[in-house]
Amino acid sequence: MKVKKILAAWRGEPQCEKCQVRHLALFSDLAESDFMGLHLHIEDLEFPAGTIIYHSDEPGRALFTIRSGVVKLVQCLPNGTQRIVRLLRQGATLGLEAVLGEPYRHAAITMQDALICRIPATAIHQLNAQSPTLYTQLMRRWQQSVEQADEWLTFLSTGTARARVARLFLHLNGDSGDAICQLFGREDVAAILGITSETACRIVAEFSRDKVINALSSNRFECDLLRLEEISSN
Amino acid sequence: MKVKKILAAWRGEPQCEKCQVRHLALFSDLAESDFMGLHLHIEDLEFPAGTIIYHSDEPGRALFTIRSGVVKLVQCLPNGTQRIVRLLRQGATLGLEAVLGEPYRHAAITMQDALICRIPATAIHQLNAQSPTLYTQLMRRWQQSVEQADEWLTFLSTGTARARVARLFLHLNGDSGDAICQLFGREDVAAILGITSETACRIVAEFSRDKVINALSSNRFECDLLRLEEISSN
DNA sequence: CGTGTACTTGAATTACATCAAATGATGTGG
DNA sequence: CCACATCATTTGATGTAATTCAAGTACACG
Repeated sequence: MKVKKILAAWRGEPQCEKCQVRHLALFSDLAESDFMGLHLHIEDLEFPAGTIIYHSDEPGRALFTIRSGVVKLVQCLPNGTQRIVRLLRQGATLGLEAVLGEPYRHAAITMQDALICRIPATAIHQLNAQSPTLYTQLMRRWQQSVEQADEWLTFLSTGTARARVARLFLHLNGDSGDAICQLFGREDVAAILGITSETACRIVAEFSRDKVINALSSNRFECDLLRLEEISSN
Repeated sequence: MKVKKILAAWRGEPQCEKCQVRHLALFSDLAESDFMGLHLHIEDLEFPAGTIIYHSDEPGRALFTIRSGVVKLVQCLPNGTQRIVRLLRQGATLGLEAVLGEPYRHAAITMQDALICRIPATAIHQLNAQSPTLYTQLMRRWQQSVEQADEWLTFLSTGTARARVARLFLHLNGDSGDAICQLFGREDVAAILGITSETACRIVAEFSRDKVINALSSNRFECDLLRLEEISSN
């Protein structure tokens, strides 16, 4: 088995002022002047799919903002299997624990190639002295985490396997105009929904047969959102 | 069906300086002087069991600290049933959304008679101006919420029903010296674990038969923690 | 003392996990 | 470029666990 290169490529000092996702990100409130003169050591990194950004229990020295790609937060269960407890996308923040000086609580792994900014906890502390609204921004991030965690429980981990898979499609579709979903490997689907990969597989196949979803290419589906809605509430 | 009196009794202005649970609570960091001269309108309230402290989607005007008793946070599911997403005990804070000006995200209901302090969001904003460490305290609360939410998913909502019930006993026992657990109604147990009340009932009965637990009085059990540990990891 | 509510137990059914085997996709070395 | 190894996906057969529906019991309360 060949060991994959799992290191991130360094893309240079980021230009936060010009960041495409700045309006989504932590620093949306900060004035240009807040950045000036500070040696923040923020890094702009490129991660291949499957890279471990950090491990569970590792001391948290930095938090991360996603510029592109999808990241999963994984926790190990008492019996050895693992469960995906959250998915993070463009504009989301991970590793907030670091700001409080705590170790990371999950493993964070990229599911696709991703562009991610690494912000040392010390930078947050410095910036906070300049900008009193940063803490409010951070609290909003925490709130979003709680909200997503609760949704994960009630929406994706409750009810029959059929309903869960249907809700996963709806969740992935989000509020995009089209009805296209990019699914992942069955193993990951299973770890998200708390079912086995075989069950996940069977249900996806069943949806395909019943034309609730329509495979466009590998793991890309066009979805009948109305019927998914209906299935999701059984 | 008779409508119960669900209003809280007002117990007067609280004396935060002398509060038994102050070391657990939000204001543990604040100096005596921070309280002086502020008209904070904090209320000390007494809630009977089963009182709704706030509803889901209600505008959040205050947060609450639990001095005694247990509170459940409940969310309604698409199909109409409801799920308990968290249990809060002495020293815990609920309704943090209020600090951010957001509506409450759950219904909060007392499971026992409870003493609870109501702290208006405005008071937090005032105090924050005095004490810059308060926001850190608030962030820690958010972090605890996320942590508990993740534990709820991986620990109490994963695996067989037997394992979940076992883990619930362990969770309720916490790190108390004794091996005594105070359980709740089967309906609530079911809403916590994502199973039916019949299944919950059967498993509790089975544990009793197998002497893994021993009923002391109504819903009070002495537990064989070692065997519960073992069952919990199947 | 009757009535409503929660709890308990049983039997039938359904949903899911498990085990096993076949197929498909991907990458490697000859 | 092909043969082969490896890994993910798919499908089937079977057993088990949990839900559902139903009936009965215990208990609190007016």
